[in-house]
Amino acid sequence: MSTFVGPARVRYAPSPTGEPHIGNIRTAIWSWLFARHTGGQFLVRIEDTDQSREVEGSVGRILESLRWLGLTWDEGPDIGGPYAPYVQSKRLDDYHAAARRLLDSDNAYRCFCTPERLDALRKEQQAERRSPGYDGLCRSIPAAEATARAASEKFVVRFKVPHEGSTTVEDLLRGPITVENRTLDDFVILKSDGFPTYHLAHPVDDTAMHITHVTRGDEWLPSAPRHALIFDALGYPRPIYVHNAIILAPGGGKLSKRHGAKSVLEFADDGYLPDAIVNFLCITGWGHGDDTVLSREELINVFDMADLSLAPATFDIEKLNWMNGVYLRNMQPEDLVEQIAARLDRDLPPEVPRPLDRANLAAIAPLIRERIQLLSEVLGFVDFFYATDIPTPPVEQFLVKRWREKAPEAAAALAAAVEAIAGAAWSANGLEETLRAAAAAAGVPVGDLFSLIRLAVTGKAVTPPLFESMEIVGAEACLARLRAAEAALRAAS
RNA sequence: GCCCCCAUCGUCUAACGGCCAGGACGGCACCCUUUCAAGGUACAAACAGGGGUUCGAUUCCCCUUGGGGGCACCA
Repeated sequence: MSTFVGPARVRYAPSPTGEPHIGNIRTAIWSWLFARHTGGQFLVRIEDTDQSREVEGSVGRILESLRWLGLTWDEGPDIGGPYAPYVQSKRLDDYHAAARRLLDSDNAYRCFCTPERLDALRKEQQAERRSPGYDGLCRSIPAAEATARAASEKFVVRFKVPHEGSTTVEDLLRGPITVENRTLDDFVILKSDGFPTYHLAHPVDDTAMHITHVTRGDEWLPSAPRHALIFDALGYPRPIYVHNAIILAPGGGKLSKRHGAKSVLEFADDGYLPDAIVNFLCITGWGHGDDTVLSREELINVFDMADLSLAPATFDIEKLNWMNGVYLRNMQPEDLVEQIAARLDRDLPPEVPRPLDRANLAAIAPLIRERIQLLSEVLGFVDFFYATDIPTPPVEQFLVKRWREKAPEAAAALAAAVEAIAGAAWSANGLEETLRAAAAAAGVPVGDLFSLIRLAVTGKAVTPPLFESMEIVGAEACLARLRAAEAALRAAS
């Protein structure tokens, strides 16, 4: 439904203050899809104009997150591009030049107010229940005097917001947003340390990099008019703004660590698939008819920035989990084996010899693929395949339902099972056939017999299909475990 | 306090004035079944409230309520 037809240039511009979290990265996903949809470019730019907040290693983690998700970028801090550098701390000259122009055109002025004064001012305003904001004290300092003082005093540069009139910003999703200029104060554009604030860096860089669509969280909406004012004062054409709603925590309120505001890389650790994350995040806050499961290619085809939802969406972890399961089930068998292998390689205890046997995993994978939603659940389903010794579970675990208080009968049932399968051909089909017959002969419902066997062989009540599992475990181990269980039950009689 | 944004099932959404408001997750019931899943079928579940505009409003406008966000030498 978009009217935009040309190639879009969009950017993901994170601050290196940590790892991208799930809400933040959704904007990147949408931007990336939009770039690919329009045949344009997706770039990464690091916004490190606040040295004090910088976190060591963030840039690496940010790029790693994008890489893991498969969000390829065409220009960025690591690969450069026609408008390099893509790191704001390396573009200070550009910001200074812009500030200079704004100063010269009387759209900005130097402010010598100390942090102490600003602090006191704010407290006073709050006490009097007035809107906080700079009072414009330095606005009236004559230019010549300001220039002179600048040689020896610390100062910031503030934008001179017109006292009259209003400013209207066009948002792709909501149309015109108008704000009265008197509600805006003279905001800082250049800090005393010589670094720009976001308000200046954004117009300068997005213009220099020819960004067509500025995508960002809607917490920026209230300050969008400030940016428009700067674009205009600098004579820059304004970009198309796309302010998107944020993701909420399940109970409402901001998404926090408690509710899954985990970093992208943590989701990777938890066993989520990049495709599932991309698909899920894309459809939270956006929808496409009756479809929910959409491949990357389909998303690129049908995604349009103009269709984003305006209302904040709640993070639905249940749906994400379900979707991850869908992707696991739809995966090519050999790919699934590799995923499982990689997972077990790190989750299985060190005693298990590496590399893991791929043929063995190829037999196991189909048994668990319908049973897992997350790769992290794999271990719990397959660990018994790798254990050399499975201790017999406590007899109480056997003596449930039909077998409650019936240890001798349970022991007898196991004995009959052992007798039936010992020495027989060891295949899943053969085992099933034989054991069904054994259950019938003993007058025991198959389910009741099978659960005894399951517990004895795997040590668990919930497992992959029993006979296939027994085939993989092997005759020797199975028979030994069955006999051990039988003995334990007899001892308990 | 001032300013901005938003509002369809519990959750994510479809609908772009006009069929019984559709789909997905989750829920419930049944089927399948050696456990657990997966799969199949059925059911319950929403237009926040009040005014307008219109032949007709979920859809357009206003108000109320509710939710979110902003008002730094942070982004």
